[in-house]
Amino acid sequence: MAKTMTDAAEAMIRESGARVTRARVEVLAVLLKAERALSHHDVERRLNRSLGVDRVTVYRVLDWLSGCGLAHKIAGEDRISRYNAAEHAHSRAHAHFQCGRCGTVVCLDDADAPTEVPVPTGFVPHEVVLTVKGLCATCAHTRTSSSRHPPARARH
Amino acid sequence: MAKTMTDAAEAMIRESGARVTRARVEVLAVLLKAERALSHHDVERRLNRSLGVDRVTVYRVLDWLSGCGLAHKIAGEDRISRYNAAEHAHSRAHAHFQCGRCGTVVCLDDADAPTEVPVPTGFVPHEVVLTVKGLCATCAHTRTSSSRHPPARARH
DNA sequence: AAGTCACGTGCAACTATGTTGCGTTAAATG
DNA sequence: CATTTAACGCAACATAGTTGCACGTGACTT
Repeated sequence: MAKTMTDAAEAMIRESGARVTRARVEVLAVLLKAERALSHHDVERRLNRSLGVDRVTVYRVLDWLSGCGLAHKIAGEDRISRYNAAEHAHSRAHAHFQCGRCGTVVCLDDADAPTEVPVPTGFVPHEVVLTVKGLCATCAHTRTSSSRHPPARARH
Repeated sequence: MAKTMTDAAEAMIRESGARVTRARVEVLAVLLKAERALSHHDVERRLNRSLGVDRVTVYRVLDWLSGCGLAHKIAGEDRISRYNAAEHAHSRAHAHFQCGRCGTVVCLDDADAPTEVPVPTGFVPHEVVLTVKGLCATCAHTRTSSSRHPPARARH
C-alpha cells in the first residue's frame, strides 16, 4: 500500500516532465495517502524522518505541486494552507468542509459548486470553490459533551 | 457623508448593547465606507491618524466586530484576514470574489451559494460560502498589458 | 561511465500577520 | 462626582511562510 502510493507519486511526477526527486516523491506520496487536506506541519510529521527533508524544501515542494496542478492548495480560516493531492480535487468547481475549531479540511465529493457565477466587469474568474464552514465530527462531539471553553486549536 | 457613516456606526454599536468607544466607532465607519473587504493594514491606513488608535486595538476591534456579527471576516489566500461591514454580507450563504494576485476581496451580491449541502456524518454545517478565485479588473489588465513578471503583492 | 550544468536542496536569517500579559484609561451607571 | 469594569496602549512574543546563497544531485551528453 505504502509502496504503491510512492510508486504512483513517482509516476505522476515523472509524467509532469520535471525532475524526480526524493522530496517530491515522498511529499506527494504523503498527500496521496491522506484522506484529508494536510498542512505543512502535518506533512512534515508524516514524512519518513530518516529522509531528513528540510522544512523549507517541504514548503517549496508543496508550492511546486500546487503550481503544476499535482496538488491543490486550500487557504484555511486559521491562516494555515492545506494541500490535497490533485486526484481528490480534479474538478474546476468543487466543495470543501472547513472546521472552524480545529481547522480540518475535507473534500465534499458529493457536492459541487455552480460553474458559472456572474462577476464584475473586467474580473477574470478561474475557479469556483464552495466552502462549508462548521464543526467536524470530532469537534462537534467534544463541544456538546464537555466544557463551554473548548480547547481551541486542537489538532487531530 | 463621512459624518453619516460615523453616526451609523455609532448607532449600530450602541444597539449591540456593548460599550461605544472611539476605536469601535471609527473602525466600523471605515468598514462601512469601504466598497471591498479591508485588511487590518487597510483599516489602519484609513483611520484618522490623529485618533492615535493602537495596532492591537484595531485587531481587537475587528475581532469583536466579527464576533458580534457587525462585520464579516474573510480568510484570504494570502494569509490575510479581511473584513466587511455586516450589511454587505447579511446572508448565511453568500459569495466572494478573491483576486489571486493582489488578494482583493469583493462581495458578489448577485450570486448566491446553495443553502443545503450534504456533509459527512457527524459534521455540523454553519455557513456556506461560494468563493470565486481569479484576477480582479486591475490585475487582469496589468497582467495582459505589461510584464511577464507581475509585481506580486501589489495592494491597490 | 564520466562530465556537465541547471535545477533542487539545506541552512540561517528574515518578514509579516496576528496574539498575549499587564498596567492604565475611560465608558457607563448611580 | 465616585465607582466599576470593559476596553486600551505598550511591549514582548508566537508562528507560518519567505529569501539569499552555497552546495548537491538528477538528467542529459558524450
